[in-house]
Amino acid sequence: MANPDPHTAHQHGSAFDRVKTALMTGGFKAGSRLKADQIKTRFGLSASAAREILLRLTGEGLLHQEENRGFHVPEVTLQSLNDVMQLRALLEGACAAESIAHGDVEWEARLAAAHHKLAHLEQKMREASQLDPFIEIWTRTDSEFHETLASACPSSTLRNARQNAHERSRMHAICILPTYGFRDRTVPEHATILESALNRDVSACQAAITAHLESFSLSVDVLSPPTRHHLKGTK
Amino acid sequence: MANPDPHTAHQHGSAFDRVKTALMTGGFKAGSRLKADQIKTRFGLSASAAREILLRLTGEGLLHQEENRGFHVPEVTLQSLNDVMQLRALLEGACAAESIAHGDVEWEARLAAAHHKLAHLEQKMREASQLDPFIEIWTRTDSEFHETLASACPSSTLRNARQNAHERSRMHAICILPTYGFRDRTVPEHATILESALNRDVSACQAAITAHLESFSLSVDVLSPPTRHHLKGTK
DNA sequence: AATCAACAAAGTTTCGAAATTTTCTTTTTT
DNA sequence: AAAAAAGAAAATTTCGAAACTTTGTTGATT
Repeated sequence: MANPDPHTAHQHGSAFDRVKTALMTGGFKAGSRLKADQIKTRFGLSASAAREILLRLTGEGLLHQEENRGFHVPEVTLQSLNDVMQLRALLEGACAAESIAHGDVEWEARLAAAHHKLAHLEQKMREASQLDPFIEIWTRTDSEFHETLASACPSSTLRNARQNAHERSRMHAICILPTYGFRDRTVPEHATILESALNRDVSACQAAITAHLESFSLSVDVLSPPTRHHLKGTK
Repeated sequence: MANPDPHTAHQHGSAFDRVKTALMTGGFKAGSRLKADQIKTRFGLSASAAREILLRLTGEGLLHQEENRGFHVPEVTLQSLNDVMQLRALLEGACAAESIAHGDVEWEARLAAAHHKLAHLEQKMREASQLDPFIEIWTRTDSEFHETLASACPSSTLRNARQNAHERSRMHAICILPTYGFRDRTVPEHATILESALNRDVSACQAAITAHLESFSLSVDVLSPPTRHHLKGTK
């Protein structure tokens, strides 16, 4: 079977994961139409396999569909960024509260470990001149930290909702944020989240999470007010 | 084109809506396997059309899928009921807070109207001996009330998440709750929600919502402790 | 008699093409 | 020349069948 796109096609994981990863790492322009043929040839899939993947991603809220007009990458605006961040803050906060209530020392240790890795990486990023080479690994490490924070929440329903909101927020960040969401202030923000979680201080932890996520929206506001060249994708 | 199941096939709406409605009104046993052939013949669809619908419903969290083992109606347990209700309370509460912050008099009027219809219906239900004939209309009216409550929330992201959680909670209620979720205490609970919303009292409103949704779980606990005959669907 | 392997049946997924709808281009009319 | 209509091209959706996987049954072996 042919792999027409050597850059993406020979990676591990299912075809679904490969397309999702491409989407989450900015492989498609925001607002752009996602032609089935495009997917077909780029990932070496048949028409129906491609369609099935697009349907799945639509179900997760990572794509939109218009009847008889195919699939779109959602338009990203300051408004939609705020909305997604607000939802994510709500769910991250609820998961954190549950984790704090139910997590044992094992959880604390895993959280401390995840933060240590993240802090180490972010320290290097502060000192580096070019951020781009770090973005992919940082995205993963940041996700792991937040996932670990939520991991002691007993409700898988809540954890899954959080995970989904996180993915959607990441897609937005990739599209609209200058350095994909990393800034110097990210370092102390993560530290505050860790500290309050280990102190079992629910409201402090939720406040820290909200502050962390709201600061994303602000960084758009300041650096590039009305429209960005990223935004007008299609034509 | 043939419509093999006259009971469901000639209804309005897309095939997707028809299947979804069947799912939400208890047309399939919880935990049961959802064979594609079954859907195919019952709704007069081709194999791929049926599959597409099942994929969509899976994306909304209304079905589960196991690789090469098809689609299942999610297992309903006291645990999962609690989880879904907790998520729903969180999202209903957040939407209500936003509505209270942003809703105008028009919103208040629509909310009062929706509650009036609901209260009228619920009063009749309290006096009736048989609840079953009311369930379908009550389900719709209850949904409309909660949707109206959320309707002044400016974030469609948040509103959609709420709507989805509501649908999932309804599917659980249909499966596990004796009278599908209606009890005498439902009447004052809805009244309290309305009152606190109109008073623009966010924390009272959220408390009322939480109390309303938590009372569902309790009604399972009391009436049928460990296992119910509904639960073991497949064999 | 119980265990295991081979076989058969049922069910799920994948495929490539036909049918439908939308979109773009060209032609005709005012 | 602009607007409307007709036609062509492109893209999306739908379809029925082939390929593959799981599940259930029968028969052979210890």
